Amino acid sequence: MSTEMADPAGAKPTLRDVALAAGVHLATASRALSDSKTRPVNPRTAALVRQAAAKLGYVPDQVARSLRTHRTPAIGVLIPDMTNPVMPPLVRGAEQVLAQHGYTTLFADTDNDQAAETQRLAMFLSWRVAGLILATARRDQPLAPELVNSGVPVVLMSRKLDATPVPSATIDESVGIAQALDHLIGLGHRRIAYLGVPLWTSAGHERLVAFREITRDRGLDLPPEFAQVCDGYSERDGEAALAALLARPDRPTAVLTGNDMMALGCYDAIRAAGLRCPADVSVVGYNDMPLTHRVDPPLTTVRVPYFDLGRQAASLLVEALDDRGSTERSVRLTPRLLVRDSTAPAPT
Amino acid sequence: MSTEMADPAGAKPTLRDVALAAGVHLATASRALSDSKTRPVNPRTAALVRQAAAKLGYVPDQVARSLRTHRTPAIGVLIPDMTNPVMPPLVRGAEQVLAQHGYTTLFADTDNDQAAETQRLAMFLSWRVAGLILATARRDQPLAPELVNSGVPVVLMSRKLDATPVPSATIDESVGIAQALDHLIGLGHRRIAYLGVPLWTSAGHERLVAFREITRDRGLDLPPEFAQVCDGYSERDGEAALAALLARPDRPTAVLTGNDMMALGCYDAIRAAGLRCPADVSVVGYNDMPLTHRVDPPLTTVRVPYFDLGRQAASLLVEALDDRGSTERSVRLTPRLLVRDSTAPAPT
DNA sequence: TTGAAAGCGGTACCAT
DNA sequence: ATGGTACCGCTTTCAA
Repeated sequence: MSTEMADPAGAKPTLRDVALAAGVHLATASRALSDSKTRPVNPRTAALVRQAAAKLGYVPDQVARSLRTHRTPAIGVLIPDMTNPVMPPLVRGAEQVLAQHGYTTLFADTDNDQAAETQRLAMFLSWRVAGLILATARRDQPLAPELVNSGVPVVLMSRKLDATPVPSATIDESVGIAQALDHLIGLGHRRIAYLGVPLWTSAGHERLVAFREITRDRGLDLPPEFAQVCDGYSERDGEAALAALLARPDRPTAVLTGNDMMALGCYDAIRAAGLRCPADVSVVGYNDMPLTHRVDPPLTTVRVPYFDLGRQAASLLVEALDDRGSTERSVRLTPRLLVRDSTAPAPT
Repeated sequence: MSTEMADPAGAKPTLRDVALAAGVHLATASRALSDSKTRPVNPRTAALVRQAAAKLGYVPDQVARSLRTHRTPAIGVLIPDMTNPVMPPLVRGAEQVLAQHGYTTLFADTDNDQAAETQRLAMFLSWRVAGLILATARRDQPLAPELVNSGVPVVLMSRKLDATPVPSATIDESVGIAQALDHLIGLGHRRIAYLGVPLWTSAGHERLVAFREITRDRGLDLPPEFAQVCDGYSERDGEAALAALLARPDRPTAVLTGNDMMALGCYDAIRAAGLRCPADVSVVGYNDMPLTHRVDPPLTTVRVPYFDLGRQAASLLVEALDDRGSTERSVRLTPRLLVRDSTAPAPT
């Protein structure tokens, strides 16, 4: 009952249509539109075909192509929660280089939920993605079995696993912590506390370990409670943790936190204790999320190159996909302390 | 030269393998694994097949399925810039309901670049996406021709077009502006300025129009310069614009901005003019981006339900895809003023 | 250089 | 309820 229309919407022209219009064989049309390098095609014929394709508005069907070639130029990207301010630049960077290399980005926000992650992973695998970029990995949790024996190349973004060596793009947390600590020590602080983010990410774990190691290296003799891990990532978590520490007679004169939100919570705890930041207590955050330069006082924090990290993660994957022989390597970027006004010389 | 392996990585089992293992015909296996509603399948047989599929770790090939069915359960989402704080919740909301309905989200960040947008669009179209969600639309720019005669359903997210009626999920900007204005008027302000975001988005345009209409309605007699549009979206844009206004003898006692960054820039202009916010000049932002509650003073701003907007945009599209007869409708959500401390009674 | 034809992994129609 | 089979749109080997 449907009327046959020439050009308009309804039925997309196929390669067959193009070949017909150009007066050549289907196979010839295919070759003309693909890599002219590998397949010999008469330039005149090729021009004819391309012309016909343009006139018909031919768009090659990637689905058909993928089925035939067994290559799906698509990469799945799994994000735990886009609301986390570190994620957008990560995704942006990754998508940028993926697109640059002709890959389509399949995106999913798992909301930190295991079931959601499994479902999205199944979708991606069903699409026969060429690779996966995971920002959802947890230290102690090995890659899903269906993932490992799917044989799909995986790159971890901003995360690592404890046991399994999987290629990853991460930052050197110890550098960030060291810079923050040395800054504070340089200001005369000796009683420095660390309020960490939860340990189920490699970043959280490494920051805590780095804090312990470096304070020891620098000869700081800290009570064990000065290095602690909070239950969550929020202002309230930071506030509660610092409040307890400030109640001690040997209260810290400076505090370093695992993220910026917790640092801002520390502002509240300091104020609640009748103290001031930075005069009485210095605060250093982590991540340099947007607007931390506008809070009161502007937050000294560790800036992490998340956009680059996203680019690197994607590059790693693309590289592995191109070269068959590329040793699966990882990359590690360096953060940098951004000194603003939440840190000051230790009170005398 | 490759060894044939039973289960391990290398070659994925196909439906044929499953059928063989289950001792049934390929077609039967297909039916057993698909909707048992439409096709009659013996429960015992179905169980056998599913068992075999599970044992082999069979994952249906979505590519093959799409080629055959001409249905690609994937939706392309085009974002102008994930760095814009309104975008993450939008994308998160959209992906969530898309996944809920079995759609894979193809994601692209166009970096506000026309060429990038064209390239990504071509990719998506080549994948034969079932639909598109665009957060990149510009008021004055009609949908790309290749898009319109591709016949792919489109939903605009947080944006609209001037001329073409395209289904969209947006917010009622006039409500947001009205609430902000009435709040200020209620505080006794009469000289209220508006510093808008650029006009190439429908939101930017509607906010400006709403400001003009509502101030007229409320009987405010404002100099035309009191309603103006800035070149960009940054703190500096807001600062510069307000600085000029504050130099006037009839300077505004309150300012409403098109986004939060510009509002924060206004803080700077006010301070630079030797005035205080909110004592001398009240400021109202727009969007309620993260941390606006922590700046000094905490910003009064219009909170926009971006997460819901993303969900609605996706719902609209899914709906249109399911029902063939769904009138292509749009949805309009309502923002709400969040009163914090950057607004105070007008100075006497 | 081009034509012919097989077939990727499924689905769905037809017959049994 | 199940088996047989054409075919979706394209790439690629093989012949001509």
